[in-house]
Amino acid sequence: MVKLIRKTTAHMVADSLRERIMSGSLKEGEQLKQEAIADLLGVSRIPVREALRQLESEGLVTLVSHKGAVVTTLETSEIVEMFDLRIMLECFTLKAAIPNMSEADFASAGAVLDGMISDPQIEEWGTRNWDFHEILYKPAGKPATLNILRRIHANIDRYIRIQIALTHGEEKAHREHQAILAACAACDGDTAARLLASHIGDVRDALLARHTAEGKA
Amino acid sequence: MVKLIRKTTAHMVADSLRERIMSGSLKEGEQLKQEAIADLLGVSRIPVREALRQLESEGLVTLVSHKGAVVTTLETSEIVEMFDLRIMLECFTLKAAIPNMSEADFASAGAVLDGMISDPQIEEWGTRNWDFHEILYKPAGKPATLNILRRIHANIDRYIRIQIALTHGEEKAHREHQAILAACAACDGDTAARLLASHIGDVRDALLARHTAEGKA
DNA sequence: ATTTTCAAAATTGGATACAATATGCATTTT
DNA sequence: AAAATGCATATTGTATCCAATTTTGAAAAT
Repeated sequence: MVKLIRKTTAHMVADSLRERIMSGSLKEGEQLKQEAIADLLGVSRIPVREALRQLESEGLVTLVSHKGAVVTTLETSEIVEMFDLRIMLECFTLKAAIPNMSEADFASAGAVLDGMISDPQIEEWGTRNWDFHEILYKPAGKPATLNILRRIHANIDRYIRIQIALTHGEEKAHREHQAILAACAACDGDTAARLLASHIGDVRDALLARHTAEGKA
Repeated sequence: MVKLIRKTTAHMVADSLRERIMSGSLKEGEQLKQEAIADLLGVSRIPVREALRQLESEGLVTLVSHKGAVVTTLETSEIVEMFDLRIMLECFTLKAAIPNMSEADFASAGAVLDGMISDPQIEEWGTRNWDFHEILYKPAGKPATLNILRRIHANIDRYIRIQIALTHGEEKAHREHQAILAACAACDGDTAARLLASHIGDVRDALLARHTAEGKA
């Protein structure tokens, strides 16, 4: 028997908005009017409001009573902070995962990498990038940590995409992904963690340099 | 002019439910019926639903479509995982905070400790315990990290309270708090972090031992 | 020209009403 | 008796309606 998951309208609205915020289709600071969203998706405002509240908890939108919702704007320092959290948590999680990795994990991670290089769409790139990372962390058996990482990623993915797109960083990222995967396959946790740290840290540094040059907060 | 914050009903409902979940007044696995909550608080179901969605994002309740909400039950392994996350993140944050601490921080941290010992109510103890910790982390200037820590704490606070109550751990915790504060005042980050790690780790170990003895998952 | 005032419009917040789904129990069927 | 069916009830999900608040813009005052 197939257990079919009955998605609620509020869920679909949340997914739709989240996808558009993470992809950058909805830009930071942009106002989210309940009725406009409701009309656009053909639903009433009730599920929209529930979705907005959920997205607020996820950090993607900022709600102010009686004023409305806007796409959250992160300061550069907060983005950097989240990159640093990623380095700490993902290196730790990766090390814990490596001893539990199976051939199936290597295979699916490799398949995601192949898909990223063969189908170079920047919209897909963001989600696939995270898919790759998550495949490597799942064997650690740390669901709470993975939840936190997902949330962090949801908040900074749009900034990563911009950075990768501006610097054409796909090739560099791809080489680093392959190196990380190779180290995992070789059961070399220290190397994998070191590579991962610079993989994340390099994007952070480039983004920080650009924001500083642009005079952002 | 005082900028008075207009709290929305949904906010109040969320605060009320969160407080009752964290304090243990609502126990894990307990069903949360929208109408019952709405009647109890004298509001309609709409703000209750929004509050439940927010609490779901915070991890405190679990929603299933068309079935309803229950207070989230954490497995022991997840609780342990969150304690380990706390050790990693709080030690890191404390070290970053110590160079920025002021006399005012030491004073308010000390005041919270005094309050905890002079007014030994276990309900108050939980929130004050976290107040103390948060005062020490705030000077680090890491709001995203602090948000994550708040969320983790919201999830495991009820288990900490039970553990402290069962083992009469208030005195031990108090001594450890004082030692941590002293190390902070001495600008000794390594010692402070070491003390903090065992302060958190000891509760984790005791809780794990008890759960293992009780045959919990 | 600039600022202030104030009323109309737009928007959000909340309550009621209705629809969809799940649950429990009695009845039927084998 | 056990399982299956179907109806009644309870509960959740969504839409519509009304109230409260904010925003806007035009008129008035300085």
